[in-house]
Amino acid sequence: MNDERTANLLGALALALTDTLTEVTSARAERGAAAPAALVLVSFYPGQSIDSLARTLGLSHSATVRLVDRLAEDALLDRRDGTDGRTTALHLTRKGRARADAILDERGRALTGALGPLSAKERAQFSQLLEKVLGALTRDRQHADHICRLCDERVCPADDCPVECAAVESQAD
Amino acid sequence: MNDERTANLLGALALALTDTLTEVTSARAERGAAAPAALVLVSFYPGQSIDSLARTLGLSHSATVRLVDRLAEDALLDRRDGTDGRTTALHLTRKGRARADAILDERGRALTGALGPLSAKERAQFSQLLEKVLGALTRDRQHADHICRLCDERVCPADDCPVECAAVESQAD
DNA sequence: TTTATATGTGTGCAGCATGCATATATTAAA
DNA sequence: TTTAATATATGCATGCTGCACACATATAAA
Repeated sequence: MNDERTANLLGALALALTDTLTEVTSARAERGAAAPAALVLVSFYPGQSIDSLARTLGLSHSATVRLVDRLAEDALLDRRDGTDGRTTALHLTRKGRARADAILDERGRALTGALGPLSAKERAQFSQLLEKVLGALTRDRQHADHICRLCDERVCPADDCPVECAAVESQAD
Repeated sequence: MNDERTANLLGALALALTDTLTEVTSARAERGAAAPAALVLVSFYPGQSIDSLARTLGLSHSATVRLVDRLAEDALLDRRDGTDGRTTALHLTRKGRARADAILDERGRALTGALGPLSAKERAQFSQLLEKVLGALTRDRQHADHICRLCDERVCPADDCPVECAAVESQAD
């Protein structure tokens, strides 16, 4: 087989899907490219600090402060006092939670639709191949969090996530 | 099997790969997110107009004019007279061609690396699955061009590209 | 042929997200 | 107690984007 062609197809699919996902998720949080991921992350990990969020998003600290400003302005998110006097604890409002759920639903719908042409057997095959590729791609804990920044942990729990597993293994070093 | 989990894995992989690809390709043309695709497109389709490029990139006309300005400023690209008195024919300079090749090489390297953990048999399977999903995802001619905006047509010729085939079929309507 | 419409390119302008450098406050370490 | 590290916030400049508009050229209609 022609590996280079397979690689190219993979690149095209990644690009096409990311285009679609960016479109549907950004429509629910029109505050820049990172806004949807921010809502999803605070939804699954409430009480998180701005710094932690910045690292997971892969944004600078100041950019994340501004992003939080914008989301708070839209009443999607609250700044509360953290345990530490320096840190801020981020929490979604009711509206923010609804928005995060909508983002995950739209994303799930688009991705499930992409699997449409595959039979049940093919999906099972595809799943195994995706797991292998994803696991090998993961460099460390922070990279893992970044990769999974838009993941729906309701349907893909961390305990059998290939990215999470690879991150844990990398920490053994 | 759990389709929702498979869908989620697909989304994570798309995001992870696009992150990496954006990083490596943008490093070779630091003129915004669309710059690498612009170089690749003009490389494979020289003489193209700004308007045609804008549609394929999915940018507004004015944004594309500015992008061409920037690439021309870096001596990567030339504006020449088109057949039509209105149109501009875009051509890469020697430097621009080298840059486009480097972009494709880096992208290919990253993608081939991602296939690393798969056996020859698995890659063949993966390729077939990718083809099915990609084909079904393609809406029309313009969408096809957009999906393939970073594709390496040296290793993935249009005559057996699933995206291209889907586009041709869609035109029959 | 003249007029009206469509197409392609370029520019002024404002909006928005980003990073860097810096200021301030709080905690931890020497 | 002094010093260093951590967390947040802000001023500022930069860069990419789209909209509205102006202008030139080509095509169609009258």
